[in-house]
Amino acid sequence: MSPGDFCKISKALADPQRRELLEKIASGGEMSCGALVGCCPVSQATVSHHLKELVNAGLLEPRKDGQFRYFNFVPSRIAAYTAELGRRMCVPEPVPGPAAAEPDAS
Amino acid sequence: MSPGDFCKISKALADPQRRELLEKIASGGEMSCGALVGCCPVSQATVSHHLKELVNAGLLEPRKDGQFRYFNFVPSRIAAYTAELGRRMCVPEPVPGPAAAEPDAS
DNA sequence: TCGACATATAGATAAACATCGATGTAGCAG
DNA sequence: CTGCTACATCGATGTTTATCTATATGTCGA
Repeated sequence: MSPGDFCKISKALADPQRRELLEKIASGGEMSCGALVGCCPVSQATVSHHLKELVNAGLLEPRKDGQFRYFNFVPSRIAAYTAELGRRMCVPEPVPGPAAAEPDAS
Repeated sequence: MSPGDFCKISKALADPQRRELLEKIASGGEMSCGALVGCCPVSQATVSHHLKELVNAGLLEPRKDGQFRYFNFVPSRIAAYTAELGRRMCVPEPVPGPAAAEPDAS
């Protein structure tokens, strides 16, 4: 995972409103923009903006269906983030050899 | 972990310069402000500001020694953060790390 | 085609933030 | 006491960001 991606995800998680949107989708499954607007104290435009950021961070995946756009949570993205965090912060010397395994694409 | 703490940590990790400072201390062990200024492309005032934020997020602990102030990484704080992230996002965690499994009350 | 609905985008605004130079504060050495 | 070093704080500045209202785009039903 690139530093840019890591930064994007950290930023996406750093706003309380955006984090709550993500949590709602993570726990409630696929949701539309309108459904999220209905249970959040911010305007439709703001929800749309936050969803865009979450998609841009790779934490959500949009699915279009007629007039609606449904958003799905991407758990592997969170897993990759926490793994990268552990790699950056916990392991003092993770590179003993030339061909170390790097189990992620992105 | 309170939502406020979670937000503080996310924000602390979201700035690239601040994240690099944290990584340096995490991998290099206890470091002073001056040592960090010596290997970063920002001013002493900015480094001091970032260290304050990292301490405020609970990711660093300061130790005073004469004229110097040394900063120690707090791995359990990162562990608590990733645990909370998994809890909030309903993600099965890979494995509990070597530091702390469930430091619930922090 | 027309109108109603769902979502995205544009433009504006206020707040938060990263950064700097300058200065304040505290400890050490002479 | 005096000067030096290490660090924190102050005030300013440019940038990012969260939010809004208004409007545009796209889709469905009649």
